[in-house]
Amino acid sequence: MGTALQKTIQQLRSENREYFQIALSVDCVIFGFDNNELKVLLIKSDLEEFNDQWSLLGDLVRPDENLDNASYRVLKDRTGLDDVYLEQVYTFGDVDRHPAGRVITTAYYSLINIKDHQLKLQHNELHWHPIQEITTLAFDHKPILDTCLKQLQSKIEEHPIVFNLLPEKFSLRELQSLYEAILGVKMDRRNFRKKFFLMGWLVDVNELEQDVPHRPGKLYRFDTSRFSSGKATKKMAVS
Amino acid sequence: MGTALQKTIQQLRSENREYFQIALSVDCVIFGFDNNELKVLLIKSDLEEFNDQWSLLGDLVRPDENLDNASYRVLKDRTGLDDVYLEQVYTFGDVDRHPAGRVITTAYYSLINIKDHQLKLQHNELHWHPIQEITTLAFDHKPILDTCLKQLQSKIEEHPIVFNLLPEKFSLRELQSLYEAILGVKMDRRNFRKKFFLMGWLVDVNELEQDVPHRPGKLYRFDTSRFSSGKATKKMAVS
DNA sequence: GCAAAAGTGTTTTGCGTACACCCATGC
DNA sequence: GCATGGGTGTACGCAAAACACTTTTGC
Repeated sequence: MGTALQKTIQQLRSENREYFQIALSVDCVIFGFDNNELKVLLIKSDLEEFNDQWSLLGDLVRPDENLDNASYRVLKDRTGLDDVYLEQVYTFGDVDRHPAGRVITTAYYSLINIKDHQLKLQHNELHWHPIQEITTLAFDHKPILDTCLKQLQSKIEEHPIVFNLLPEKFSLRELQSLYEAILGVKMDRRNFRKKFFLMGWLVDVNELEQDVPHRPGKLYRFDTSRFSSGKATKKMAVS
Repeated sequence: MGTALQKTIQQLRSENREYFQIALSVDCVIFGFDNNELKVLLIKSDLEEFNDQWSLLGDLVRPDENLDNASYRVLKDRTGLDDVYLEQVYTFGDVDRHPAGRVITTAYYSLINIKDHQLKLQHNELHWHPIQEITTLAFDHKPILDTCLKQLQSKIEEHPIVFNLLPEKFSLRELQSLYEAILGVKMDRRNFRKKFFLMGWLVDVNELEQDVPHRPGKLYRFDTSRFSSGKATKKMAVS
């Protein structure tokens, strides 16, 4: 805020309520990876305007919580998970973006290992949707999703965050499929493996895949010890 | 917003005003380039809590304008300029970020050619500050500035937006000084020239610098015809 | 033994980087 | 003529990209 804000707010509070008819929400694009597809967790909209359309998970921001906390709360309430990877992307504030009134929303995306919380979805109208199959969503949630996906795509090029979408132990094939699913491209297997080993992000856990109808691959885990608080020590190009 | 928003908003409106005590603002980091330095346009804060501190230019968002419009309005009102380059960066929503109440702010940065509007600043308490010299600002404006600068740095690596900071015609020396000022690094002159010519962003206008105490350099302008709506047709690495 | 995916190296190419000398102009 | 920055080309190193065959396992 620039000049005379204190005065401005006090004036507004007493003189009219105009400025306080704006509500603020957060919307979470919750990404998961399953069956070699990138998926998003959606909920059935119960607004008449959007009957039978799917929408992102969101809620109004409470006066006593900051934006990040609001997103964490939405995730915790809906998936039961805390300790998830969460990143703010963009704030959407078009005047007519919400039919019920002026609601400005800040979009976050989140990366979740689907298998970690499959059990907790049963009593909700929640479903995982492959991003390829999502053509329309309630509100302006489709452009919000697109924006978050783009951000994710550019983020994984340099930062080791995709591991949040995978189980603790994974094969290089799974990791590559994940990159291919997010970026929408095919990659060369040998170059992919080479690059990841060079980066030193992976630790060989000396185990093999189980129950695969072909030669089992080795399993790896993400080397968390090389990264402080989930951030890469150096920028490294991935794809 | 996820489920039952209409109901939620109506409930909130009638039951209590709690959720409508959040105000929303925009704050603009207005960058300019002058004297081989990157500068930011700041205004003297008139809040007692921040006496004699500088702050970004911002204002509350009105109920009938979207976020981008609010930023444009702030810029127009303060600098007289419209048709400026503007980009949303991040939304800051900490509960205690503003002493006068709960105010969530969306940060934008803007790129301006300082010479275009020097005349319009006289009646305001506005000044251009070299970013190097800014150590503290009112509110949380210093981290906001830092965030915007980082975003700008990463943006110019791939997108031809710095031309908004330069006059229509400029020398390669000026362009390179600008990149160096934004990124905070020294660059090799020959490599810099080579890369820019390869990119094809520049058009030789067949003029030379005037009034320089040495051999005058050629002047160029940005080749707008190769870009639609200010965006690069391809991503190209700059530095 | 056959299907299916794992695992492995080399070559080529383009790009970034480092680096030094002559040129044009103003004073 | 001298100081100042303008203008130019080459060589090296690295990293990305292209590319094919052998190995292991389940059935």
